[in-house]
Amino acid sequence: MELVFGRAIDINLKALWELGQNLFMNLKELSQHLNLSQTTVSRALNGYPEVGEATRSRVKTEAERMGYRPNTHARRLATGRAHAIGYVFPSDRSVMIDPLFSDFIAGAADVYALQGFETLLHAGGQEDEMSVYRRFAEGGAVDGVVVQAPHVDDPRVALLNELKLPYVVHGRLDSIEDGYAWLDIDNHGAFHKATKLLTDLGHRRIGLLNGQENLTFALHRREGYEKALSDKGLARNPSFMFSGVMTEENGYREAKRIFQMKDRPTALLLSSMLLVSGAIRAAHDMNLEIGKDVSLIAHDDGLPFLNAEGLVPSLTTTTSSIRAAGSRVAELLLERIEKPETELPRELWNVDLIVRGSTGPVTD
Amino acid sequence: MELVFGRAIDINLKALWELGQNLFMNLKELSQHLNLSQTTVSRALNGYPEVGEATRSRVKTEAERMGYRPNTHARRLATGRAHAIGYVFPSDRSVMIDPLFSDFIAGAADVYALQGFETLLHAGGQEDEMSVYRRFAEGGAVDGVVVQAPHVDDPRVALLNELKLPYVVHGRLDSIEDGYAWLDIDNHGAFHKATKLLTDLGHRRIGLLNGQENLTFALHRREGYEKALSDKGLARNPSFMFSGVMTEENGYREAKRIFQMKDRPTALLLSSMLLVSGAIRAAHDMNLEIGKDVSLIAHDDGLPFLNAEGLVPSLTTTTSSIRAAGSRVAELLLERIEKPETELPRELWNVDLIVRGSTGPVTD
DNA sequence: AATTTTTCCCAAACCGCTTTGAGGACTGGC
DNA sequence: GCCAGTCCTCAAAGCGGTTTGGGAAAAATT
Repeated sequence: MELVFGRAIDINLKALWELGQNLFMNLKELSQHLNLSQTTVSRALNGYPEVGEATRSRVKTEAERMGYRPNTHARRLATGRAHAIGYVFPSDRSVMIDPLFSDFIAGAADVYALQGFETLLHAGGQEDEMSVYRRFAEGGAVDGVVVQAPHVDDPRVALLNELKLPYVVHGRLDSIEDGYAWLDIDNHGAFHKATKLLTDLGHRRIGLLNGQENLTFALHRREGYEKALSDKGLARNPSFMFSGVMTEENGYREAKRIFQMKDRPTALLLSSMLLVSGAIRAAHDMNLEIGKDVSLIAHDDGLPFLNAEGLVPSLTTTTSSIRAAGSRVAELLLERIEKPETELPRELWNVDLIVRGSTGPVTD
Repeated sequence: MELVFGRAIDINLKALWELGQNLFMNLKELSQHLNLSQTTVSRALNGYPEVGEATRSRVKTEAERMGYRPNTHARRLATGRAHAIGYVFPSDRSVMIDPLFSDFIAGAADVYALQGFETLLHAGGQEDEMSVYRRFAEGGAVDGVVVQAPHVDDPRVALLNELKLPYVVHGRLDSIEDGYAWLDIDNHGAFHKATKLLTDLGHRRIGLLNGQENLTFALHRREGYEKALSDKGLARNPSFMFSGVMTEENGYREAKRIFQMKDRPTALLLSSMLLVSGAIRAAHDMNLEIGKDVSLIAHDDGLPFLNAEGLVPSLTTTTSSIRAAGSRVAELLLERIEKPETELPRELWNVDLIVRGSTGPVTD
C-alpha cells in the first residue's frame, strides 16, 4: 500500500519536473542532459569553432527538441549587449499622435527583427525625456537609439554624444550637418522644386500649409518655398501660410480660410497627405476644381492607407517613403553600433517631384 | 624623466577611470564610495525597511549625484521580472500598416511608462510569429503580451495559455468568451444600433464597407448589421457589401462601385474613418449630397488626425476611443501580471451612437 | 616511438544586481 | 550589570548565461 502510494507521488513529481523542464530548461540542465559542460553547449549553440561538428549538431538538435531558449537577460548581462534599439517619443503629444511615426518605426522594426534586435518603445510617463535616454544608456537597456523629429538646436544630440550612446537622427538640426549621424530627405529642395513648378505655370499667389516650424523638416520646407518665391521676385505673404499640427481638420480650416480671401492663392503647397484630405474638402465646399481653379502639391510620405495617385484628380506630389527612411536609419544605426569608429553617416535623400493631375496653369 | 613620464600616465589613467566612473558607475563602486555594503545600498534604493532613514537619504542623494543607474539586465536577471510588455505584430502586412495600431499602442505605452515598464515591439523578420511568443516567454524577455486583432479561432491564445505567459486579448475569439482575458467593444451592438437607426429612417437598401472579416471585430460588425436587417425583414444583398483592408483607396473604389448600381443603397455603413475619406470622395464624384442623397454612418476609433465631427456635414458615428482601449488593456495586463490568480478579466465596452449630420430620412 | 600540433572539452571566473541568513551595536527593562 | 529586543549592516549565494585559460586525447609530424 505504502509502496504504491510512494510510487504515485514519484510519478507526479516526475511529471511536474518534466513540465517545468519543458517550460524553463536552462543551460545547466541542458548540458547535464547532454553530458557536456555549459561551456561546450554554449559554444556549440553560438557557433564558436572550438567545438566539433558532431557535438555541435547533437547539441543543436537536442536543444531544439527540448525547446531550450537562452534567458535574454542573462545573455545580455554576460555579453554587455542589449540587442535592442530604443525609440523615445517626445512628451509633446502632437508628435506622438502622428501616424507618420508608426510607419517610420514599422520600416525599422523589420530591419531590427532580421538582425535579432528588439525594438524598445518609450512614450509618455512621468519620467523626463532626457532622463529616459540616460537610463537607456547607463542601464544598458539598449545598444542605440533613433532620434525622431529633431527641432532647431535639439538638446538630445548633445546628450547622446555625452552618453556615448550610438544614435542616428532622422532629420537634421537646423543647418548643422557635422558632429552627428543623420539621414534626412531634401526638404528644402523638394519644396523649392514644387514651388518652382507652380511659378513656372504662372502662379504668383501660392500658399503653404506646413507642419510645426520649430521642427527642422518644416522649417526647411518653408525655406525652400520662400527661396523659390524670391527667385522669381515674389514676396511671401504670411496670410497665405500656416504652420501647425498636420491634421485633416487643420487642413480643412486653413485651406478654407485661404480660399475665402479676396485675392486668394491660385495654388497651395501642403506638407502632408493628411492636410490634403482637409484641403480637398474645403475646395469641394467652395466649388473650386482642383487642378483648374486651384493647383495642389503635397508632400507624400507614402502612407499606405492614404494614396496620392488614387485621388481624383491624382495628386502632384513630392514623394519620399518614410517607411524606407525608417529602414535605412535602422541599418545605419546597426552599422554604427557594430563599428563605432567609422565615419559618421550623413545621408541626404533626393525627393522626386511627380507631376500628376492636381497642378495646372494659372487661370486668373 | 621616467618619473615625470610615469606621472603623466598616472594622470591619464585617472582621468580615464573617472570618465568611465561617471558613465558606468555600478553598485559595487557606489557602495565602496559610500563605505557601505552592496546589500545596504541596494535596499536603501529600493525602499526596503531594513535600512535606517539617515543612511537611506545619504545613499539616495549620493546615487543621484553620481548618476548611478542600475543595470537593467542584471536587475531583471536577479528579480526574474522583465518589466516589459511585448507587442508582436502579425506578419500579415495589411494589419501592420494600420494606423489604428499605433494609436492603440500609444495609449498603452503611456500606462506602462508610468509603472516603470518598457514596451517591446516585434514586427516582421524571418522568425515565425509563434516562435517569437515562445522566445518572449521562455527567454523571460517580457512579463506579458497583448494580443491584437484576433481572428476566428486564433491560435495565439492557446499557445500563450500553454506558455503560461500573461496576456490580454484586445477583441474576442469569434463567440468564445471563456478561458482567456479580453477587452472588447460591442461591435455587434454598435453596428446593430447604427443599422437600426437607418432602417428607422426608412432606408431599405443599406451597404456595408467592412474590415477583413476573418478578424472577429469585422465579423461581429457584419453580424450586428445583418441582425438589424433581418429584424426588419430585409434581406442582405452581397453586392452592397465589401470586406477588406480599410484604406482610403478601398473606400473610394467600393463606395463608387456601390453608388453606381442601378438600385443603389441609400445609406452606407463604414468600419473606419479611413474608408470614410474615400467614400466622401466617391460621393462628391457622383454629386451625391451626404445626409440627403446618401446617409453615412461610420465607426470612429477616435484617431486624433481624422476627426468625424469636423467633417462637413459632420459624421454620424459609433464612437469608441481605441487609444482608451489601449490604455485599459495595459492596465488589465499589469493587474494580471501582479495577481495571476485573480479571475480572468472580461470587459465589454458599450459603443455610443452619436447622431450628427450625415444621416437623414430616405428620399427615394 | 617520441614529440608536436590540433581538436575537443572543461572548471571556474565573471557580468551587476537582489536576497538570504546572520551578526554587531545599540536600546530599554529588570 | 545583564539580557532580550530592535535597528542596521554585511558577506555570500544565487540569477543564467559567456568567456578565459588550461588540459587531455587524438592526429600529425619527425
